[in-house]
Amino acid sequence: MNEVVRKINIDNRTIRLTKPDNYSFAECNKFLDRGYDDCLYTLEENRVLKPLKFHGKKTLISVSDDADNLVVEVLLGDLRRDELKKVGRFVSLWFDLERNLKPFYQLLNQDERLSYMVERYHGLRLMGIPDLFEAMCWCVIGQQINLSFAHSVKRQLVEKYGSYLKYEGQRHYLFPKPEILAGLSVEALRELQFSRRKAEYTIGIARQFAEGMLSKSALVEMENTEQMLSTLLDVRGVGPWTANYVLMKSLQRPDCITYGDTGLQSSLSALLGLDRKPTSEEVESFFDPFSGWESYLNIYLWRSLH
DNA sequence: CCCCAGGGCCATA
DNA sequence: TATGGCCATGGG
Repeated sequence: MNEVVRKINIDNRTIRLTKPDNYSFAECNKFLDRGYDDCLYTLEENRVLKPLKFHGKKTLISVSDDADNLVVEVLLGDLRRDELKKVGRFVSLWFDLERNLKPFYQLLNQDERLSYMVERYHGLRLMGIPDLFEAMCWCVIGQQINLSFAHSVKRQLVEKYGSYLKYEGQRHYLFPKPEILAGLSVEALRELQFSRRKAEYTIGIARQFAEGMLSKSALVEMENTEQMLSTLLDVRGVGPWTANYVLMKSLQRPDCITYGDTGLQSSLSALLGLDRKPTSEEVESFFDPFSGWESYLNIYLWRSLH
């Protein structure tokens, strides 16, 4: 699926990615603009700014759209043509442009409890976190705490240990490198309101990345989601929720369910008319008709919460 | 002051 | 194998 790179049109510092069918820039941006203080991108009127790094070279991009394209502009950094292609590839992953949603919408239409989603959330895609290390740290931070506090902890971490680019007087932060976090003490992270456990998990994960024990490229090589899950579950601090979340958001795996997720559970309780959390069997059977589209059902159920 | 947030580890039986 | 306590803190 991700082998195919979208048709892109590179013109100096501008990259145009043709919009796929069933795509809505506004719906995707609504996800980015849920009212949380995210430090890794900046929303403006009609565009999103994000800093990126490609083997040591930093750049700042803006993403907006016109009638037919996502329009990516390079605001900072001199990039060669092949590097511009990588920028296009990043945005394509970030907005999940390569996926054909038609089969998913056909499945939604077959369930009268869900068919309303096809129109109401039309064109919403799985907004990714392409950096696996960042995705895993974000999961650890977010475990069992409310999202606004999680964002506050992430910001403290990023502002203290990340790097940044300056553009029009504003700082645009990049997530800290594994090598930096790998060398920290538990106490250093506790100062940033990490719990002791989460500090240990984060440092442990950073060490595995720094030493090459864990990498996105190694996971991508694997045959199926099952193998990737079992690799991730061996990491301390990674349980079923984190492993599935990461595979969905960072590797674009289509068949993941964030078991244990409170948002997922409450949306299913409402749909099934329960006054309690659904059991894991009830979750399984609900997802059963959506084989190969579990990740998308998962994010559309999240979307239905607000 | 209570409960619970986009969980997971660890001690106990 | 299963169950319950614990963690950090802010918001409802």
